[in-house]
Amino acid sequence: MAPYDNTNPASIEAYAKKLIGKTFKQVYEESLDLDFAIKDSNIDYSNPNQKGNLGNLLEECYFGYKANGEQDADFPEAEVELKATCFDILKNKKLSAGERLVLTMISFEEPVEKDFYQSHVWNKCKRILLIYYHRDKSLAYNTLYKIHYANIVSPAKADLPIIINDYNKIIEKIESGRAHELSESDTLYLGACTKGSTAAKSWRTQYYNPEVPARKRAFCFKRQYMDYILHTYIVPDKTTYEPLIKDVSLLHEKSFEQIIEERIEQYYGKTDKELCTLFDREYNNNKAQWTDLAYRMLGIKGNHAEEFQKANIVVKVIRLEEDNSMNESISFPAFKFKELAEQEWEDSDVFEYFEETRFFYILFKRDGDCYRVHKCQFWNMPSDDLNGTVKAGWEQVKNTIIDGVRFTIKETKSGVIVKNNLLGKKDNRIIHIRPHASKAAYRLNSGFEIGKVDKDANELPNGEYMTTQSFWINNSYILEQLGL
DNA sequence: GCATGATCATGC
DNA sequence: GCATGATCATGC
Repeated sequence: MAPYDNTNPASIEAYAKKLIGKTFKQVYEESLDLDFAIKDSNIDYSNPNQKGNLGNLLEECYFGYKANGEQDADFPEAEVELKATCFDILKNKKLSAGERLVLTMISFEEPVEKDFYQSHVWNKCKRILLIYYHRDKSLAYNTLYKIHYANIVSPAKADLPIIINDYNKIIEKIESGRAHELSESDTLYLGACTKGSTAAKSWRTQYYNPEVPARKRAFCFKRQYMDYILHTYIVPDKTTYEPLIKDVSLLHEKSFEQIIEERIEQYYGKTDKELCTLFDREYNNNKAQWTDLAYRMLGIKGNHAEEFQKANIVVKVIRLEEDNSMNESISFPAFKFKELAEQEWEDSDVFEYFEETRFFYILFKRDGDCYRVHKCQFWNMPSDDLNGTVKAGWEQVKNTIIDGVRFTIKETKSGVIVKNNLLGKKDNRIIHIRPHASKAAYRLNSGFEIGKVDKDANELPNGEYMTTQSFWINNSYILEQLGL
């Protein structure tokens, strides 16, 4: 018998805490002398590069029960689920949750469970024994990762209405035969993440729509939600989270998104100058001003809205002209040519960004020399667009980079301009490529060189250097999506 | 007027 | 100093 009471959460947690300071390799080696450890496993725990098996290793070698894929909790009598998960240490020394927490597979092949509290998800998340290890990528083997924390956590009462709403949103999509259109960015804390490759074996038949297969997915807590758990319950620190909704009972009447949209609606028609007076803020043309006003309308002083951070919601402020046009497209983080050339669509930065990020657009519209609050909308990219048009554009960029970007150098009055054949705005309905650096910089095989290539450029597969670029969302697409 | 290349500004 | 968001400027 293992030395803990598997019917008692406190006993399980106390035993788990004895893992702190050990590496997975140590746990395995010590288990060789333990009579209760599982010896006849079909997994070889002596292999130093355990991929998804670090959790199984703890279950079998340390807790002494057979790892299984059942949708019941791991310690059914104590209603505790064991999850091994990782954190990274960022350059600024802060901890960061390494991955989303996968709770349980979503079954598309049978009727949905409508009551959250009767669902497998609730079984798997009501009491989670979180075993946090440091994913130190400088180590040669995964089994050398060290365990730092072991805590039982439950979703906070304040988070449950949002999690339940997320659950309902996901099962409603499945029930209406649209499981193939699910995206992790559809919801706030509880997500439907992809699971497995895009290969045929990772697709499932839909009970509610047998004609259209859907990619395998699992319920998960989003990475950003895990970040909140890490910084709040596991290693409390000074990370700032300002709640938007202080009175949780509001969430029993309306959804989070309704409440937030109504907050902005109160200000529709107000000018930026009026808002500055209202919020006692100096009016200037500082471009951060409108974003700042957006947060003030939402009721917080800084820009660390708790629910937005936990749900990975990005606030975007757009200023429209009087004819509802929008002068600029929106840029996204810069990328490295050689990295993109080696990625596949499913694990590309672009795919992950739009699959996981939800947006909250706040629109101001020009009226003479000021802007009035005009509209607001939550949005995430529809999966058809992401896996159709955006994927095609991304593939085109990848191919151009691999084939070799073609450059045309033009002398103009104001200096030299270097043109290229990467994806332009006319080439794709949704995205295009533009430079993203402080200065232009090139070093081409033709001998042409300009600017600081180590600072403002990065290398192409053929050894040439080109000004660092990023993806942009076409303004025309944004206007279309916002119904303007 | 728009598309595209170039650059600025700010916060950490 | 860099990452990121935002905007400028010119030629077609």
